[in-house]
Formats: sequence, structure tokens, C-alpha cells
Amino acid sequence: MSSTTSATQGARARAREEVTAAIKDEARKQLADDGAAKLSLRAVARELGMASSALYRYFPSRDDLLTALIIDAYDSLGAAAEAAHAEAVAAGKEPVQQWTAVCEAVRSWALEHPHEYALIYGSPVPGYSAPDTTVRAAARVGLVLIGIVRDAHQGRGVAYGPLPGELRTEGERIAADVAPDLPPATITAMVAAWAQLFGLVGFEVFGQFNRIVEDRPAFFSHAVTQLAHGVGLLRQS
Amino acid sequence: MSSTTSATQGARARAREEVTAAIKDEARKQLADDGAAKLSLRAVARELGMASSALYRYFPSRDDLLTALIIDAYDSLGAAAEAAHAEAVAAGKEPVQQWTAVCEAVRSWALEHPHEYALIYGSPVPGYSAPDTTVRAAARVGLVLIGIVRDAHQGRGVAYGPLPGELRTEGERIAADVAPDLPPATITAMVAAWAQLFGLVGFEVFGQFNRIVEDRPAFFSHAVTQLAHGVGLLRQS
DNA sequence: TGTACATCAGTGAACGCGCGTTCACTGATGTAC
DNA sequence: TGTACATCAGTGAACGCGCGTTCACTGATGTAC
Repeated sequence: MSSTTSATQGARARAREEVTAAIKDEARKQLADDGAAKLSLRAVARELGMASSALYRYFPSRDDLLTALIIDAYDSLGAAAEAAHAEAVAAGKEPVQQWTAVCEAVRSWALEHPHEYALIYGSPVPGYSAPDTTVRAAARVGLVLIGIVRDAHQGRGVAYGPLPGELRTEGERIAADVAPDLPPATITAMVAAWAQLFGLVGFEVFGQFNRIVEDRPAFFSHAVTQLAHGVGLLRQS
Repeated sequence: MSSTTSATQGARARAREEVTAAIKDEARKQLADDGAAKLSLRAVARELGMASSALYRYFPSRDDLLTALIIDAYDSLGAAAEAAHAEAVAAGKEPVQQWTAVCEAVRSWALEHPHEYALIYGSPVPGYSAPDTTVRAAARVGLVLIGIVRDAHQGRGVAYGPLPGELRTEGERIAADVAPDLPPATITAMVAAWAQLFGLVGFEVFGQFNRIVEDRPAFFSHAVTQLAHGVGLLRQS
């Protein structure tokens, strides 16, 4: 009747959630071994000691299992970012440090879950297109970053350089969606910084920095601090 | 006898090169349909009207075909970047414009060859590890960008802010490899900008900007100009 | 220039494998009266 | 509270498929003398 999880749910519902979770856990394990393209329902079932056909009670198809993993990954990363932000705020950190704390959290999560990271920020899985269900989960990291910048701008009225005309409209349109109080130049800088953050993280996770960058924590930390300055978060005095 | 391609090669050698090229072309076509993980020797052979076993005269295994495609992709992208640079130099453009021209070339190439882009900058193909053969080809874009910055710095002695200690050594080490005349702060900024460039490109190619950024050329152009400033290429007066 | 031999491209059958999905079924858990 | 029925989880066999790779082979192209 109720679709929410609660302590008073029946045994059947509880069992269903446990098995669903076990399937996803095992699928995540296999993701780490073979990547998304080779994720196999049969292999998951085998490892779980069930008949492969039994999985169809939980996921109507392989793609639906993949979708669930994608949403979980976005949510897991989003939660990590939000937690890092909350912690930094609670510790009374300045916006710049809140920003870098969130970036570091994204990096840490990605390094700890490289295959889930690849699932959501790597090449799209061929023949699979993520349904709209994923977009809310996917937006969480971006929203945290925007929140930091918005709070820092409260009443500050920081001045920004001029924007090319086409970009001004662009910035205003995006701002209208997510942060009406931010100037367009800040918004476009934010979106760029957001993509650039994942450039830095992706290069490290996917090995592009091998034999090039050695002290990666220091490098990353420095780079995202620069990004923070780029979106108008001021150097601490 | 000679391993180089020449007009005087025998018919057999010429045929071999043509068939090799045909195999790679067909493989690239299939890459675009199904992605790297599903690239299949049998499907390539089928499409070419040969027995699947015949491909083994040209590539000892599926992985070797993949490796060839990866190197070709890096080289194709590298050549595009180098051509854009040469053209900008020939047109007497300033370093900032050389930089943005190269970035635009990278973007265009990626948008025109999204699946090859995914092959080299997306998730690593599971179970496949790129041999060292690829690293020279992979470095070409980075070297073009470094060249621009190095030329712009000739005798300029632009002053840079201080670097954290660990990063200074890091910057000096990388500089020693590729550009001994550049200050460490510039080098680390370069490496970051390099990764960030591919963050911007990757987000666009992989659809992360869907429903967020509309005027993508203008956005990209603005963002990479900012990157250029970040590595010390001065605004044009 | 002609002949004998070696090299090479390509064939087709076969090996062993794993995959996603369907289907009719059994037995246990839940629900309505 | 007890019984009859509906719902659901899980089974095991089967379908049809495509894959990478090996192997013994044929016939054409190149090479040495």
C-alpha cells in the first residue's frame, strides 16, 4: 500500500529490499572487475546463488539494473559532496574552503569508486540512454557548488568583467533556473568550473596523470583553489 | 625489407596496407554504433565480406585492433591540434588566440568523432590496458599547448604568485621533462588547464551540458579564453 | 628468363563459451471473509 | 480464528544468439638461383 520504507513493513517487503540491495551490491562488485559493458545478469545471479531468471523479479532487464546503479552512484557522490559541505559550514570555514572541501570530497569518492565514477562520468554505455530519473541525482554536486557561491555573494555585490553578449543571455537563462540572485558572469564561470573539476578528477581517475603528476593531492588542491578564485570566491585575507 | 611506406613497395605490401586500413575504417564505423566494449572482430569481418579468421593475418587479437584504433585516434586529434596551431601562427595570431584556436580544434574533433573521443578520454576499456606505444601519440595535444605558452614566455619573465612547497618541486620536475625554461607555477597551471580543457570537452561530448548550456560554442570559447589567462597568456592589449 | 620453392592472404569448419530473456512450474507468504 | 484464494519469489530448462580464437587447407604472389 505505502511505497515508503518503514519499520512496519511486512516480511515480504523487507526481504525484497534486502535482495534488491544484495543484487546491486554484487553488480557493483562486478562493475569493478569488468566494467559496465560486461555487467552480466547471469554472473550476478551465479554469485548470489540464485537462478538467473530470479533476477527478473527485481529488475525487468539488464538496463534497468544499470539505471539503478547509475542513480545510486550519482546519489552516493552527491551525498558525499553535501556531507563535506555541511561539515565545512559547521566548522565555520570560509567559502573558499567550503569549495575546496567539496571538490576534495568529489575526488576522494571518485578514487574510492573508480568504476562507479566511470559509469556516471565516463563514456556513455553504448545503446543505453539514461532516463530522466537520473537527472535529479546527477545535479546534486553542481547544486552544492552553486550554493556555496550564492551564499558567498549574499549582498557582497562583487563586480565582474563584462561577458560577450551571447553568453550574457546564456548566463541569465541558467541563473533563472538555479540561482536568480547571481550575476550571469558568475553563473557561466560556475558551469565552466564544474566541468573543469570533473576534468581534473577524470584525468586522475582514468590514469591520464600517470608519469606526469606525482603529488596529486597537492596538485588537485591547488587547482581547485584556483577554480574557486575563478568563480569569485575571494582569497582569504 | 624496408618497413616504411613508399611508392616502390610491392603489390603485396600495398594490398596489406589497404586491407589494414579497411579493417580499421570498418572498426571505427562499428565503434560509432556500439562502443568499444562491443567491438567485434566477427562483425568487422562480416561487413568486409571476409572470413573472421582472415583478420588474424592483420591483427593478432581484438585488443591489438583496439590499440591501433586508440593510437590512430590520439594521432588524429593531435594532428588536428597541431594544424590549428600552425594555421594560427601563420596568420600572425597572438598566443591567446593560438591557444583558443587549438582548444576549438580539440572540441571540434571531439564533436565530430565522439566515439573515438570516448575511446581515448572516456572510461578505460575494462581488461584492456594501453601499451606504452600510445603515450607519444597521447602527448601531442599537451605539447602543442605547452609550446604556445613557452613561446609566449620567451624573455618575458612574467611574474607568478608563489606556489606551495610540494607543488614547486612537482612543477620543476615536470618542467625539466618538457619545458625547462618555464617557471614551475606556469607548468602546474598548464597541466591543470590541460585537464580542465578535456573536462569542458568531455562534458559537452558526453551530454552533461544537455538542458544546461545552450550556446555551447560561445560558452566554450569564453571558458578556454579564461584558461589561457590562467596559464599566463596575456589579454590582448 | 624460367623454374623450384617459400611466403603469405584468405577460407571454412569447429571449439567452447557466456549471454539476455522467456516460460511453465512449485511452494511459501499474505489477504479477505 | 480459520479457511480459500491470490500474490509473489524463486526454479530449471530451453531458445537463439554472437563471440574470440585455432587449425588444416588452398591458391596466389614473391624470391633465389
